[in-house]
Amino acid sequence: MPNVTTNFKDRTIEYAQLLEDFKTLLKKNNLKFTIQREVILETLYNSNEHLTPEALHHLIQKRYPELKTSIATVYRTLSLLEDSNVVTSLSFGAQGKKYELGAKEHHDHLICTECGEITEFVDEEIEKRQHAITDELGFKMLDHSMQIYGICKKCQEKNK
Amino acid sequence: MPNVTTNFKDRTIEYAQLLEDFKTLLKKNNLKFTIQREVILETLYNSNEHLTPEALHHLIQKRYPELKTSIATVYRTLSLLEDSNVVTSLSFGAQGKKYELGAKEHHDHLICTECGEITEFVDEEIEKRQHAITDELGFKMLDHSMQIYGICKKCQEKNK
DNA sequence: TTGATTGCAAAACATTTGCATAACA
DNA sequence: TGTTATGCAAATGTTTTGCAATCAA
Repeated sequence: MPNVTTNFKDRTIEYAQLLEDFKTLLKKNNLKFTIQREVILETLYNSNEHLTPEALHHLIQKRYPELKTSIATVYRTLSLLEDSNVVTSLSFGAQGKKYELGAKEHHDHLICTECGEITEFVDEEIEKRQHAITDELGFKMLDHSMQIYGICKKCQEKNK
Repeated sequence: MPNVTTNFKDRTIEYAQLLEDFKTLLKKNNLKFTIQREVILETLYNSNEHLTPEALHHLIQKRYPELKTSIATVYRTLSLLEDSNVVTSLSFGAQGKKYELGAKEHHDHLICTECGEITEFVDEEIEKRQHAITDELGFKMLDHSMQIYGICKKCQEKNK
């Protein structure tokens, strides 16, 4: 089977654009543009990772020690961003959620259970099958997520 | 595209067999067979649903009012069963996990965000693609899960 | 009898919320 | 100036843990 449809993705959107969109979004909803909100968006953008609210909060405290940003504000802003589809979250059971910028195209996740690294990919064939399945059942698909768990190449080599 | 590979699954394993396996498992690990552990396994088996620990606890209290089973024991037993691959869990973010018997064959999930109903399915084409993707990356797949979120047929009709 | 298991209550986390103060528009 | 947002601390909800009592082997 030739691999013609699987892509391992890179981010493409620029920060200036993202910030612009965010400001527009806030204005449209009569919300205010605050330094905390900007810092949260910016930190999320510059960390190419999936972050827990707590990890994000720590990062912000390290990067902007003079700014007192509370964990409550991080949670509130993440909810706001998620409701607006600016970020999406991945669930990991009782250990909570991890957030990532959702401005990228839709993608699924490969998760290494050893080092925690997350690789993103999109496979068109899988996307097509998902639509076929929901169509058949009369199910109105709103979203979907797929995770593949295992050991990444690096960790396999480390273990030898 | 003809649908030749998608199956909506039913359970096939028998309880007697499951119980037998569970007892063997306990013995092998020097663990004891208790009435609480049996009741948890049995309730999980007889409820064809994905249950939260709390829901499972409630069900048990209703079905066995004379037996005092604590929520702590439910959590402890679910961990034990999950570690032993007797049950698997589905994560729903901060709302915690739902557990189901994992003795059934592997399957994915269709989740209605309106009524919470979960439908299981397996699609061979998707399974094949998953293997193709991990093979290409040298990633050793241990497990995978896929969830499709949306509105089920019933809820769509209810909303009209 | 001995060691594992249980129930209970307290502890540990993650997340949310009320409220007075501070900051945007 | 008038809201909205923030930080703080308290509240909530879920899961885990310590410990004395109980139970299985």
